[in-house]
Order: sequence, then C-alpha cells, then structure tokens
Amino acid sequence: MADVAKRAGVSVSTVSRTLRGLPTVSPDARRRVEEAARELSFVISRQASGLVTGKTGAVAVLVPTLKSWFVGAALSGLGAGLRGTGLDLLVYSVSDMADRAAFFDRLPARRNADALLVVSFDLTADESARLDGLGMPIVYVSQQAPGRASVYVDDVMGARHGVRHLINLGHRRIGYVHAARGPSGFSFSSQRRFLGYREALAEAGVEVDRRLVVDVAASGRRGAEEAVGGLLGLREPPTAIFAEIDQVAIEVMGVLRGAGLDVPGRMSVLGFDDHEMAEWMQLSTVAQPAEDIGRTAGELARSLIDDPDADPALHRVLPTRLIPRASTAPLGTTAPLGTSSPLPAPDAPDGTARTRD
Amino acid sequence: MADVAKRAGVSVSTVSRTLRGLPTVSPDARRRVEEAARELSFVISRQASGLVTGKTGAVAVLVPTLKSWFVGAALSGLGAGLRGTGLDLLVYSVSDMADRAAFFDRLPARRNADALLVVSFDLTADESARLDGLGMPIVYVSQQAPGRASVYVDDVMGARHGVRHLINLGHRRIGYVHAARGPSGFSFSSQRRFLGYREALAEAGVEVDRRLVVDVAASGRRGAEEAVGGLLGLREPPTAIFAEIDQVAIEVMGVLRGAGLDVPGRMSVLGFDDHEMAEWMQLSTVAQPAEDIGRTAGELARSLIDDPDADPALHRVLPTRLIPRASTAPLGTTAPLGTSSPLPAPDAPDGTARTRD
DNA sequence: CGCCTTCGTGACAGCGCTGTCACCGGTCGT
DNA sequence: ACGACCGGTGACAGCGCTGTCACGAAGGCG
Repeated sequence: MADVAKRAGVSVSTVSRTLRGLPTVSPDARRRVEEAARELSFVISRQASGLVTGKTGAVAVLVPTLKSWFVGAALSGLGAGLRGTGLDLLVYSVSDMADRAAFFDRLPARRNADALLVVSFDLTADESARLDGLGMPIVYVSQQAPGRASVYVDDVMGARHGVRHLINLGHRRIGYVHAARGPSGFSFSSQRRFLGYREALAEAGVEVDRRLVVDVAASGRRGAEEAVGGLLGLREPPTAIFAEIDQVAIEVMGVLRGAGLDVPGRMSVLGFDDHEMAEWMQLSTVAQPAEDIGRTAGELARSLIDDPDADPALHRVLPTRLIPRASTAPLGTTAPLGTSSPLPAPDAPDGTARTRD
Repeated sequence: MADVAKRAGVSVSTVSRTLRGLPTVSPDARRRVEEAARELSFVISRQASGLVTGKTGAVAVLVPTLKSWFVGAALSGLGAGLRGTGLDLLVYSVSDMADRAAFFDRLPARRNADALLVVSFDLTADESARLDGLGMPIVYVSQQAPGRASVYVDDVMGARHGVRHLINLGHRRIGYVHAARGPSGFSFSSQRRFLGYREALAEAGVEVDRRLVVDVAASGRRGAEEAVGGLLGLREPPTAIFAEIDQVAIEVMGVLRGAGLDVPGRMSVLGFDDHEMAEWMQLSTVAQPAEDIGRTAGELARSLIDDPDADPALHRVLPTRLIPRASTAPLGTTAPLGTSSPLPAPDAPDGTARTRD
C-alpha cells in the first residue's frame, strides 16, 4: 500500500480511502491512486483490514456433504447472492463423525467469517448450543431453528400439492417412499414432506395405509427394488408412488420399468426436488428452488452482517412448484408398452404437463 | 489471547507457542493454556497470525459451476484432502461472463489464499497470464497447463478402454455423442475422450465414420432425441453408443427405451464419469475418480505451500476404471422386452458385469 | 476583511498475533 | 567447581491496514 501511495504521490491514508470508496477524496487523487493500484495490481489484504475493522469479508457455510444435488445448487445460489458484496465463501464440509467432533470442538469458522450458514445439517442439542455461543450471525438453510434466521421451502405444502395432483388424477392408493439418508442431514425436510402426504390424503378423505409407506433402506438399486417389491406384493398395490426425493423416484422408475411395468401407464411416479436428472428422465416432481434458497440465505446473512439491529430470527419460506411431466398420468390410462416419446420423428406432443390439477 | 494468557498465568508468547504446537512448552504450562483456551472457547485469529506469517490458512478454488456432479465430488475430495491441515476452503464460482471479467480483473483470491486450484476451467490466454502473474502456487485440476501443477484423469486411456470394451463385445459400428457444454469449462476432457475413441477404433482396424459422431446441441431431452434420432436414421445405424458423459448417456438410454428399443438388447450404451446416477440406472461407464482428483489436488497444493522448492509443474495422472453394468451387452444378444431385473422376486442374477473384456 | 465552515489530506496509534532476542535456572562435561 | 549449554519463558517490535485527529487551503458569511 505504501508503494501505491508513493507512486500516486499521496499518503497511505488517501490510498486507503480511495480503495474503500470513501467520498472524501479529490477526483484527481482518486484517479492517480486507481492508476497506481492497477499498475502494481495491488489488492487490499483482507487480513490486515479485517484486523482493524473486525470484519473478515467472508461467510462460512457448513454442509453435511458436497456431493448432493441440493447442496451444490444451494451453494451456487449463495455464491450468486454474495456476488458484488465483496464477501467470500468459505466452505466447511463435515460428514463423518470425526470431522464433526473436530469441527464443533474447534469451531474454525469462529473469527474467520462474519456469518455462518448451516445447510440441512441435523444438529444435536450440544452442537446447536455450541453454535449459539459463537457470537456471530447464523442462518439456517433448509431447516428451522427457534430464534434464528432460517430459509427453507414449504415442504408440507409441496408434498400436499404433489399428492393432490395424484389424487386429482384419480389415484387413491398412493405409496410413499421414505429416503433413508445418513444421520448427518436433511431430516427436517424429510419429516415435513411426509406430513404433507398425510395431510393431502386426509383432506381427500383417504385413510393413510401404513403398508403403503416404505423405506429405501440402502442407497443404490437394491433398496429401491425391495421397496418397490414390497409395494407391488401387497394385495392391493398402489397405483401411484410418491418418493420423498427425486433420486429415489428415479430408482423406483428404473425398477418398475425393468420389471416391465409401464410408467405412467401402470404406475404413476412422483418425486420431490427437481433434481437436474428429473428433467432428463421426464419425472413429474415437486420442484424446490434450491438456488433461490441459497441466494435468499446469502441476502439474509448480508443483512445480518450489515445491520446489527436486523431481526436475527427472520424466517423466509419459499414456495415449491409442481412440475407435471411424463411420469404421472390419470388412473386407468394404459399407455402402449414402452413409454411416451417415439422416435425418430416424435408423433406425439412433448410429454410435459399432460394433465392439470 | 491476552485473556487466555492471564487465565493460564503465562505470557502471550507461551500461549501462542502452545496453540501452534511448538515443542518448547512445558507440559504443565501447555495443560493450563489448553484448559484456559477451551474455557474461553478461544481460537486463533487467522487474520492476525496471517498478517505476520504471510500465510492465510486458506486455499482458493476456482470452479466454472457448482451444480455439476464432478465439481461437487472434486470439492468433496478436496475438502477431505485438506482436513487436518488447518487449511480452509475458499470457493469462487465464476460462471457468467460478467463475473468472470470481475474475477480476473480484481483477482480477489490474491492475498486471501495460499494457493489457487483451478478446476475444469477453460481459460483464455489473457486469463491464464493473469493467473501466472499472481505469484501464488496454482494447481490445475482436470486440465493441463504447461509448466504448472496439474491433476487430471487419463481421459484418452479411459475412452480407449471403454470403446475397446464395446469392441470386445463384438460391436463395430459405435456411435459417439459429444456433450455440448457451456463455454466455461470441461473442454480439456472433452477433446481427450474423443481422441481415445478414435484411437481405440484405429487400434481395432475400424475406420471412424463421421456420421456416427454427433453432438447433443441443447441440454435436456430435446438434444438427446435429435442426436439419437440422427444415429438411428442412418442406413447403417450403430449397435452401440458411447457418450462423452454419463448425463448424456442416461438421456440417450431414456430416449432409446422411450422409443421401444431395448438397452442393451438392441443398443449398448456406455457413459463416462460414473455419475452417482449411473449406478441407479445400471449404466455401464468409464469411472473417473472425482474425489481422488480433488484429494490429490489438495495434497499437491499443500506440498506447494509448505515446500517452496517443490516442483511447481508436477503432473499427476489418475487412472480411470471401466465399470460394466447392464447397459452394454454382446452384439447379437436380444434380451426380452423390458430390461434386466425382474420383480418382485428377481429370477436372474444381478445385472452387474454380464460380460468381461 | 476577518471569522467560521468545509473539504481534502497526512500523521500516527493500534488491531491480534508471531518471531526474535534476552534471560533465568538447572544440568552436563571437564 | 566452573563455564558451556539447554529447555522454558517473557518482553517487545512490527506485519498492513483503518480510524481518529489535526491541519492547511479554499470558500461563505456578516
């Protein structure tokens, strides 16, 4: 910085003021400083400025994994939301138990970020208390925390709309497939989606049949085969299946088609998420705006950082959106064997939205 | 830190030494300091220590997107590789052109990280030069840069093995589907995989038929339909299709099955990546160890940071691995309509590896 | 024309650490 | 028994910035 000052013929104070965009700099000095800074490709050291301002210029985000579609999309939106704010993104991916203990023991985010975002992370009471003691703004993403800022999607409503869509198509026996995920995250959405399923059935006067509710035990094909097998083995099998997440829905579709059952002719399948793959597979699904969630969380974090008086317990609930594609159809429709889109010259309209609610 | 010192009854110097793990601290003092630090939940401020040591304690990673399976997996591995080193992970996701210009103009990573990892990012000459002038260690991931450390997979060999697998199954007319991705990344792998395809054919004495090589223009089903339609419309259509990436392979499978063509009975399909979805879909593929790539990159970065004498141009080439699943089969096999795994009680062995090379 | 205000600027302390140096007591070698 | 040595410790400067204060010059006012 001293170099820049010398080159521009001003003091370091003026350089600092210029580079921070303070108004009390003459146009002439400003120009000279900017030029000198460019020539020396000088950038301010966050470390040094942070030392005195007490700000780090970064937000930390704690995620249970980086290999999930949702986390990737949320981070992507978060990055977009932070752009132009000068805030950097510090990612702590904490999956196994050893990492986890280390993270909560050392709390490396402390003092190294201005805010912490916690994404889909199932916290123990101890961990939660530890974060509360952190003394920095926290935003919970895809989960709720009492008294803390949160951004999440209305999973209950989403699931209700999804199931209602199936009901409107004439389905009454609707299977539900829980996604058994690790112990580390996502349980908030999981519970709420199932609640929405039950509410939609109740609303339609359909009783919940526990035999129609199954778990995908393991990840991978095996679990889906067992779950679907269980459902099909019932005396009264379902005519539609609602899966908690798209991944499971896609596995279910694969298993059904592999067994020669046409989707949606013989079985409608509905997912939740709008995973990128859902479109490729023509899966009807309840979309959650993962990027918007990230972006919103970023904005919330920023307001918490900039404005100490901001309500630290602000909740933002984002809407879901039903996207009917070709994996759901009215009850009783029996499509030709094989599925919707023929080739090479498609002789049917594109499979999207073949019905409406 | 002064608080900790007071509480432990020692000087700040001793606290600093203890917390940094220097050996010249008596066991007694060490214990007292650690206790005091825990009680006050004190963590060292990277800002302040960085100011004097010149290290930031973070590595920056530049990615073209966060919504790609590969990037997620690589970051995940990177995180694992960095764990225990005390290095934090700073993520710069730069996709659109405006961001990009801003990033390379301001180079925010400068002085805020000890090393920069550049993942699958197609750089212009100017950008490349700008990074070279950064004066910090750089590791290129999933791409090569002359004179710079790089970690990548042997795409050529991977594609060769994949195509050889198809050839060993008796296929001779093998289609190739390019994945048209954005301008921002992945072109390195793209070129190399196609090269491997051609090499494998040459090796087997099969001439490359340009009509068998198609592009998926848009993302989404539409592009795949056109590509597959083009292939099937040929006088001599292929009997197998090799897709540059799993995403495209899965779309291709969906289109084929949607058109009533059995996979692999009528058409074998092979992908590249081993996207998580590939297993769910029983897609044969050439796996690239995305997490290992990330981990290796992290190790490389660390060695570059710790050891100034380390070769800044070290290349690490990781192997691919062919994973035959149920989407490829010997030429001439005609499976029953519908695919491999029946239900509820599977009466055939699991579809994995129905043949070997 | 002298006074007060405003604007632009420079000097300087100090943010929380680390590296260096000096120092002190005890142990070892001769 | 004496100096050399070493493990353990504290004092202190200084890393690169920012915030505060003081100051001179220019402009506005009575």
